Amino acid sequence: MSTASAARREIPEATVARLPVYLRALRALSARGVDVVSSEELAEAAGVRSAGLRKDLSHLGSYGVRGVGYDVARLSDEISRELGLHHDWSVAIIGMGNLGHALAAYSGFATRGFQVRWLIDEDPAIVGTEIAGLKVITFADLERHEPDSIIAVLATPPEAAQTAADQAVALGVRSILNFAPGVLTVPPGVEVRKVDLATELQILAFHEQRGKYEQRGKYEQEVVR
Amino acid sequence: MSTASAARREIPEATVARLPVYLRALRALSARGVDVVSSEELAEAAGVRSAGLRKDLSHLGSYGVRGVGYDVARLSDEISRELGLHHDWSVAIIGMGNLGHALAAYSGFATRGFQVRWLIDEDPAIVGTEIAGLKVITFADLERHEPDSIIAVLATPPEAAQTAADQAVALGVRSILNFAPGVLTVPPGVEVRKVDLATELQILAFHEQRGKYEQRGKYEQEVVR
DNA sequence: GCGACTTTGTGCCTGCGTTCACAAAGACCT
DNA sequence: AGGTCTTTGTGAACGCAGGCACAAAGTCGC
Repeated sequence: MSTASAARREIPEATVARLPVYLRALRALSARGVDVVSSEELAEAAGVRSAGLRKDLSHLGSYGVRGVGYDVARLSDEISRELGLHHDWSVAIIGMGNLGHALAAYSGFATRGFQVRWLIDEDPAIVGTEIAGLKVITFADLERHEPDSIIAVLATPPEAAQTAADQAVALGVRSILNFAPGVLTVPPGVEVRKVDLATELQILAFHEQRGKYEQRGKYEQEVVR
Repeated sequence: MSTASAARREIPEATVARLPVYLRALRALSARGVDVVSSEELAEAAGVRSAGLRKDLSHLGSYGVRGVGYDVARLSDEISRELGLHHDWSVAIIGMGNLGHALAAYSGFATRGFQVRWLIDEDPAIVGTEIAGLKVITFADLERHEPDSIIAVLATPPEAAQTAADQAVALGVRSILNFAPGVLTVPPGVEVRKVDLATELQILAFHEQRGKYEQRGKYEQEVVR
C-alpha cells in the first residue's frame, strides 16, 4: 500500500497531547545541566509512567540508547520538530475583554514559540487602543495582512464566538483555541480545541462532593466495625 | 456486597466531563422556552452523538420518558445536583499576575455557582490592593477564615506553583485548578486539574503542520493519478 | 381501549489507550 | 574479548469509551 511512509508517522492523539509535557520537562532538565536522562527519570519529571513514556517516544523513532537513556538535547529537538516548533507561529487573539487582555500580556506564549501578533476586536471603543505593545485591530484590518498559518485564540463573549470563528475561518484560519463556552461549529479541516474554565471547576466540584460522601461512607464503615 | 449503593452511582470520568456541557445546553434551551427535549436535539445542541448522550444520562438514573424525551427543568436539576451545584462553591484565586487578574474579573464563574471570594498573593506590592471589588490577601490572612470546601485556582508563575499548592493543601484545599505549567505533586485525596495554554497551542501547531503535509500528500496523489 | 409511532435505555462490539513483563541491544568493567 | 548489567523498545493482556442497533416502554390518535 502507498500508506507505508504515512503509517510510520501516525502518532496517537493521546501521545501528541503529552509531547508538550515531555518537552517542558526536557527543557527544565537541560537548564539544570542534565545531558542524558533515563525513561524512569523523565517519566518522574513529567508525571507519567515510564513504560508509557517509552511507548510514546517510540512513535517518534528510536532516539534512546539502551543501557544509557535519552540524550536530552537530541530528544528536545526531535519533539520540537514533530510538534512543528522549529519555526514560530503567529497567534491572533480575538476578543479583548478581561481574558483576551490577560492572554495578550501572558508571557507563557512567547517563551514557547508562539508570537502574539494580532489583537482583534469589533468594539469601536477598543479598536485602536494599545494593549501589551500591540494595536487592537478589526477583522477587516487583519485581512490586509498575510492570513496564512495563524492560530486564532477566541476570547469573545459566548454569543459572539460563533461569528468570530466564522470570520476567522473565512480568513483561512484552520486552528482555533476556544475559551468561549458553548458549541462551536466549523467546517471540516478546521481544528478546534476548547478550554472551558467553568466546566473545569464543575468537574472539580463533582469530585469534591463525591469525596465528601466517600469520606462519610468510610466513617460509617468504621463505626459499623 | 456493601458496594451496592455505591456501584449504582459510579459515573465514568468521561461522562462527568460532559455533564457540564449538557447542563449549559439545557440552560440555553430553557432560556428559549423549551420544556421538553429529545436526546437527538440535546445531543445536537451539546455537540455529541445521541446514543452517547443517552448512555451518559442513564448513569444518573431514568429521567427520560420514552416516546417524549427529557423534561428540561428536571434534567437540569438532576445534573446540577449530581455535580454538586446546588450550593455555591467558594473559589480562591492564587497569584495575581495577568492571568489571576483576568480570572478575578471573569464573569463566567459567578454565573455558574462559583463565587470568587478570595484573592491571594504574597507580593507586598500587590497585597492590600483591590481587584474586581476584592482585597488581595496573603495565605496567612486566608487561614483566619473558614478554609473548608474551597476550590483553589493556581495562577502563579511556574516556579511558585508547587509552593502555593502546598500552602493551599495545608489549609485543607482538596481541589485545585492549575494554570501554571509543570508537574504538581500533591498528597492523595487532592484533585488537580491542569489547564496549560501553551500545551494547547502546541497541540494545535502539531495538527496544523500535519494538515499541511496531508494536503501536500493529497496533492501529490492527485498529480500521480 | 387498542394499535401505531416515537424515543428511551442498553447489550454487544469494536477500537484506543494503558499497563505489564520481557527479550533485545548496547555500554562498561575486567 | 567476553560477561554482566542497565535500559530501551515492544508484544500481549486488559480495561475503558464510543457507536450501532434493537427491544422495551410509554404517548397519542382514533
